[in-house]
Amino acid sequence: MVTLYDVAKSAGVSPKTVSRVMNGDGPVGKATRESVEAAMQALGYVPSSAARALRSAKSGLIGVVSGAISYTDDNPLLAGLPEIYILRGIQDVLDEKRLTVLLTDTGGRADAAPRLLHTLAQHRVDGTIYVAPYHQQVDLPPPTSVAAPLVVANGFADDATSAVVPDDYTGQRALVDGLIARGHRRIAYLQLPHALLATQHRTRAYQDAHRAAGLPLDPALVIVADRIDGDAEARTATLQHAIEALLATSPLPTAICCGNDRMALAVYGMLRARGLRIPDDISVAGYDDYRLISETLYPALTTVALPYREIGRQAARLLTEPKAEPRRICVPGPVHWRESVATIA
Amino acid sequence: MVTLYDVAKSAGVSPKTVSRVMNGDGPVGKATRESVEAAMQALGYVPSSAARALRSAKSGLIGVVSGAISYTDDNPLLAGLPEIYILRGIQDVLDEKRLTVLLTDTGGRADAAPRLLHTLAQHRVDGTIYVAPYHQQVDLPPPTSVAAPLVVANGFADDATSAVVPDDYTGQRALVDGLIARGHRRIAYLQLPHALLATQHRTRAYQDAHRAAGLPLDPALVIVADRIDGDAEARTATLQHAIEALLATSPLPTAICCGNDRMALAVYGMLRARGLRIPDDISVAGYDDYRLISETLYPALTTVALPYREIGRQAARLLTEPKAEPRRICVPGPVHWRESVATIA
DNA sequence: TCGGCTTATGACACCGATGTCATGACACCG
DNA sequence: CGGTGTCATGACATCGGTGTCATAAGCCGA
Repeated sequence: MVTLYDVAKSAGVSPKTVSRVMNGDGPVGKATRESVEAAMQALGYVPSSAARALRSAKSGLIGVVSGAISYTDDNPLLAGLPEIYILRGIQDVLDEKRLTVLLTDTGGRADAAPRLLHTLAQHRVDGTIYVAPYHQQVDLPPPTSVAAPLVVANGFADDATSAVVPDDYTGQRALVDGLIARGHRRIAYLQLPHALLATQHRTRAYQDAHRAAGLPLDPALVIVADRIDGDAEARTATLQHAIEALLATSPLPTAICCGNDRMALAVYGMLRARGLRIPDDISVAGYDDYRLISETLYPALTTVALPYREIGRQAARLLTEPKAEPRRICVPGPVHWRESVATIA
Repeated sequence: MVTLYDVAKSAGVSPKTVSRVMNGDGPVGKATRESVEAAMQALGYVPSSAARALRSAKSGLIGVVSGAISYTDDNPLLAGLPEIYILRGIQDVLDEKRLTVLLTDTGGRADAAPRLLHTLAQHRVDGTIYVAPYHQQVDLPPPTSVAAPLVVANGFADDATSAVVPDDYTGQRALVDGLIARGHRRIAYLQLPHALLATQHRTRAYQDAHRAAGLPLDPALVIVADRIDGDAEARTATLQHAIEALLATSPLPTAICCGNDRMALAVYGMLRARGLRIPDDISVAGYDDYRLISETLYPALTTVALPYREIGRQAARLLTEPKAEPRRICVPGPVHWRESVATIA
């Protein structure tokens, strides 16, 4: 490997001068600079960040702990994509700051985190972003000797740890407000399991929207329609029952809010199997703006975007532009109104 | 930061002995080992991989160059998930070998690759995996001074570079063979754009399957039904035309193979809008086994799995268990037969 | 009993950068 | 003309580990 010493020798200067050329600290004569740059070019010199990190205690690495990649396989409730977008957002910011992502994966087991943080510590990351698979409170291992700052994305830990989470309340509220504004009065809500924080926030938003509009809340219209455990078949059955219960109410709801786009996709099929047209007979909305589904479905699906990329960006900024005190940021996502929702005259 | 010297002092031994305890080279007395381990524990010592890398020229890092994360947004033809699964496969193997992924992203622009490889070189990665967004030939920058071995996953470069690609031919062939075995005689094929290598391989497989069964090839049944450029609307229109053309043939096809699951999803909607039942009136198959779609669709979609995770594994193995000569590995994926395909009596 | 071998350990240089301090050459100012 | 900055550059120590070699103790067989 070509080292800085080789460059120095080739350019006929001292190693320190080469260092100055690279880092721009200290003054360097024009002629010297040019000969050094020529030598670097000619030799194909690539500086060693290991050596640099050793001396300067800055690795230029940001550790990311994620379960995304694993969850895609194992936990069908989670699409896996969220963390991908979050990762993209992180990279957006880190690219500008010339930092590189050191990626570690929990393999779906949260108890792998201590090991991963230890690995990151070995590499002396300048900071760590812990990406939660979905909006939740996460248990972090005690901040042992790992002094590097830590931010949680898509979840939160404790008051001492900065975090960035999606604003589930605002998203669902905007959706239901919009449905009401479009003339809907009986709006069903097929919830994800209550265990999810997102469900709690969104349910509150659903209720508040009704109250704000002076509409009654019919408990028959709010049904849990998915489950965390169980295979695809069991989950389909759960949804099936929910739809049947819904279609047994009277008068029928004019709109159905689904816990996510995946559920909306299944709902399309089930409603059609019963001869209902979307949106003529009944409107359908999702959540996530999982574009692969929302844009491809016919008619295209109205849904609330989850601002994952922005969550990643915010998390990276929080980490690299350290403020005095820990912060918690709530990022709202817009509603994408598409053809699956009709306006009632 | 606690260093190895602190541990040595605390345990009353020389630094080298601490090193030996950690790495297991050279003999260490039982009592000595225990006191060193106790000291490491007590002080919360975390070795510096920078220092280690500097001395031993092994960083314990594997660089990954990917466009996945970006493509998810920009190129709607690609789901973005492929690289996620590939990444997961890579991690499967690297975890065992105690290697860590240094992740860099092209941001969707292939010309970013040289810069990324330079970054990886700075970190002295022990090897690099270049993940192509879809099965294609990629242009790699000249292997300058970056001597670390390189493997391409989900694509290939030149004969001097090891690569792992999906076996598109075998997958499509198994699907069409299976359809024929189930009594289908008029099988339509809605292709992805011809520019994709996958399309070329799969088309050949479609044709070979017909020839092998002694079935005629009707050109009216093979239609390009997607496009690389254009927005969601334009792509829907392209598909719409293809479906119309298909339904104008006589006799009607009894099965439709779609270029991917996303297309199949749209096809479901279009066929139903025309009053056709799946699979009673017509069978539908996809490609990718994008489970979010294939398992959620009603009826569940028959599709060919793309073995992304295995591709990642193979690539990582190729990289970390270096063979003498470069290799190209072709990984087949199984057909998942689900309810969207009927057997014709 | 002594040479030779193994085991356990330490001294020291070195990997490739950068921080600190020193030095020589000018330019400027009074 | 001497004092004092600024500019350009180099010498040298240092970051935290590991490779090499030396050394001392213990054990064995001849």
